[in-house]
Amino acid sequence: MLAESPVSPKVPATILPIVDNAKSRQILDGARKVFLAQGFEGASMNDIAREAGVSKGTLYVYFESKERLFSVIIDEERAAHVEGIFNFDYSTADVEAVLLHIAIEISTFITQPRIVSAMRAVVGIAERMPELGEHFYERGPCYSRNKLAEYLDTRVAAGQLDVPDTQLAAAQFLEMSHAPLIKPMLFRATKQSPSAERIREVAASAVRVFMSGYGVK
Amino acid sequence: MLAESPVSPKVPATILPIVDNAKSRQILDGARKVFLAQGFEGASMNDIAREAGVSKGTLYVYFESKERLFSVIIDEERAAHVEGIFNFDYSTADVEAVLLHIAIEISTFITQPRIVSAMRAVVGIAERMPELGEHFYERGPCYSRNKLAEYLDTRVAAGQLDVPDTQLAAAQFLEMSHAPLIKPMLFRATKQSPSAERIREVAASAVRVFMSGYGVK
Amino acid sequence: MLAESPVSPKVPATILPIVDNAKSRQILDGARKVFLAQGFEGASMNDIAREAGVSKGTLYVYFESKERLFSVIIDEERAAHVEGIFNFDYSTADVEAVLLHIAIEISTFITQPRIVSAMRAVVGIAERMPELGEHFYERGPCYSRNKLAEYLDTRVAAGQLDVPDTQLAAAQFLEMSHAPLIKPMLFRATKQSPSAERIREVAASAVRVFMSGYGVK
Amino acid sequence: MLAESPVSPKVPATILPIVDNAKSRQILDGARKVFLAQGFEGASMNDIAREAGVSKGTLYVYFESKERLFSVIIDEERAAHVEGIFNFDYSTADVEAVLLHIAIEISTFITQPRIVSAMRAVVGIAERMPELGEHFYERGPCYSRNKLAEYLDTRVAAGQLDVPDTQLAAAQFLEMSHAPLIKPMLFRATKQSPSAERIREVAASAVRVFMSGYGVK
DNA sequence: GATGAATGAGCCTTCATTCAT
DNA sequence: AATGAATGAAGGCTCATTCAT
Repeated sequence: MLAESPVSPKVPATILPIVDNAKSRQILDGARKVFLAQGFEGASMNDIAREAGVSKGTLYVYFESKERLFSVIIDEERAAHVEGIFNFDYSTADVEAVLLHIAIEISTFITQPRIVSAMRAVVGIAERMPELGEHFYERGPCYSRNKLAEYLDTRVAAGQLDVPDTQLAAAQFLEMSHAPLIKPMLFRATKQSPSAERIREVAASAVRVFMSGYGVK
Repeated sequence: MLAESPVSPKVPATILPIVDNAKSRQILDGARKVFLAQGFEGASMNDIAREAGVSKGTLYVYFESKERLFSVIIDEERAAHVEGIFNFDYSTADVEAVLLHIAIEISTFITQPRIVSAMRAVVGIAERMPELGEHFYERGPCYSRNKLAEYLDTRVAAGQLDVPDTQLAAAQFLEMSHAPLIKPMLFRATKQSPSAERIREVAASAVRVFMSGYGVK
Repeated sequence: MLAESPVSPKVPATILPIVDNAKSRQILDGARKVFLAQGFEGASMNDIAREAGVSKGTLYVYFESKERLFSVIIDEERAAHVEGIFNFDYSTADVEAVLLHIAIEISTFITQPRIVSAMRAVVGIAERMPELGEHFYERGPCYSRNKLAEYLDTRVAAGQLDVPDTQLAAAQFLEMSHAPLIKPMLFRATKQSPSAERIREVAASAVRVFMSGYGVK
Repeated sequence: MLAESPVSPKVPATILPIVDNAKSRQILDGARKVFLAQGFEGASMNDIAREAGVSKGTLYVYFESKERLFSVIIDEERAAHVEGIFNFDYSTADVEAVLLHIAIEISTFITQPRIVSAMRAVVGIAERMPELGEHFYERGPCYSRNKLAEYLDTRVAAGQLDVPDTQLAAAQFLEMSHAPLIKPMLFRATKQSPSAERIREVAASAVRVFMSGYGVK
């Protein structure tokens, strides 16, 4: 979370927390379990208190409301979501290898049950807590796309790719990579994360199509 | 909805309703407003009754429970979602034109606020009503993908395309076409549907990339 | 029911009905089933209408309220309860035989599931509908006791019995005969009516004890 | 209640409560008033909360449901019902004196308005909560009968009585003693408990008849 | 700081009753 | 006479939040 601060310094006060001592962690861990399993409305502060092993009153010592607690949880999930992925080596010359790596990483991450649950929870509450949804989107999916677009820019500059709109191209690549995998999970048509093999297949196909469309012949 | 009958005629009794008289419509219209605006859990039967202009008791004369009412609303939205799209002319020789048409149609449909709200509501409740989510997915997004895959199969047979996995290719095409547009709406990062021009741009790009990847040279 | 009128002519208007045509019977038959199975509060007018095969509105054409309908049902059960029993031959000289007959008759009647259900329903509602309970008691159990007491009076007059308080003696006899059998049923400790054999045993024992206490040596 | 422990130590967890602090007592006292006055179905948790002087929510902090609260109330009444009675001196040689004492004690207890109300409430709900009825019966009336039967066994063994079936004889004696008194109260034909004098009369008569039937000449 | 008892508004649902047809 | 659509009050219960300790 701290790592991102430079990228976007004006975080709305209602989104990021300060407290982070032991008790606070204890609460967050309990709350995460409950929120991700039940969604925002399905979760009760009672359940959370029980799961965290603290009293209901203590919840309110550390977090001013249920919504605030939820926001913090979600933001942590989003951060984890983003952190793990874009730490690849920009300097690698082999574009296809980089893209394949990214596609596999992102799909593997994003299809974890807890990430899917988080997305479901955010989407489900977005109508009533639009700021939360917006924050999650902009610093989650949107951030990933921006990072990829930046990378594509470097490859265009290097003459390795021919991409008129790198933002759009990045989105196309990411969606081809993971959307076919995560969509049935979002709708609960399956509980199972896809196999590593399946992830690799879909990723490889995405790379192939992407390179046909944007590779320099 | 009729268009689907051949594909999967045995709709589970718990999903599709029979009643469809005037009062029932009045309730459905009120309920749609409330459910799509607030989600399943956020909506209260009180609000729905008020919005529909009937008493709370009357709600239960027509729909046995809140869940049932929600299911009906969602299924109607899903049906609308699907109906409008796949009525194009299979026989057209110009694959690119067909794909462009499909991409525009589907994106235009799917980015309507009410469709986005329905998707949000379904995703949000999918953890607790998995059958609803599964039904929506299979007869909504999944159905569209199947129809497109069928079309691709005909083009492969006609030697116009070279597609190793038409299901995957169909998913890739559809996601490239609409995911970049609907995603920010799903997370409430924007309330605005994209402009027709933007839809056309994204669609055209999707067609271009798709044809590069799968067109026969 | 008519047969009793001479005994207690001032029946409160709220207890006895007038109507008795076909539709009314149809309703009463449905209502009996539901009331005896569910008790007053457990029964719903909806269930009754369904069971009777008429509309809910029709119920109110024939019976002004749920309470009224219940009263009528209960009174019919009470009447049945009483009618069947005291039609023995007063002139029989054999007191023991008469008592045995009475004990068996009354126990057989009173331990029928529907009669037990009726008693449960009446007792259960007596706090809130005291008139109903009182009426049931006075024309049911109390009436039986009076009839038996009258008989005992004749036997005392005939010098066959020596009973200082025939009302009390009648109550003692009746209770010895049926209370041990009906009590577990009332509390739902058993659903089974006692066997004919068991009824006979208990009756015989009651007669024996009674005659020891009140027989002329 | 303690007195019973040796007889049946494994009380089902669903029947006996643990909590017994001040607030819990306050709630129980309020609930008792309402339940005994209105019966299970007639009572509303709203009324109970008002009567107990706590909020509705507090009710559910201490008792998980209306049924549970009712069970506890009823079990307390039953315990009171049983406790007071069978603490007589088994060793007394004078059988008649012991029986008279028992008859008076039990009738005095059982004709208290609150005990009658409890019985009415239990009988009234027995159809829908059979376990409650069964528990009440077996540890209330049934328990008393067993205790008396045990005593009769000792007197038979001592040659003071000649009783072929002590269980039946015990039931006969108890019913003769109290049934004529409690029956009109159960049906609400009277609200008044019988006078001490009347209780004594009925008890004396029961003893007389019982001894005629079972005493050793 | 931490508790957990207490709250009261709100939830979904049921139901006896009414009334226009 | 008979209907069945419609009602609105009331039911049991949950829950986020507060506050005295």
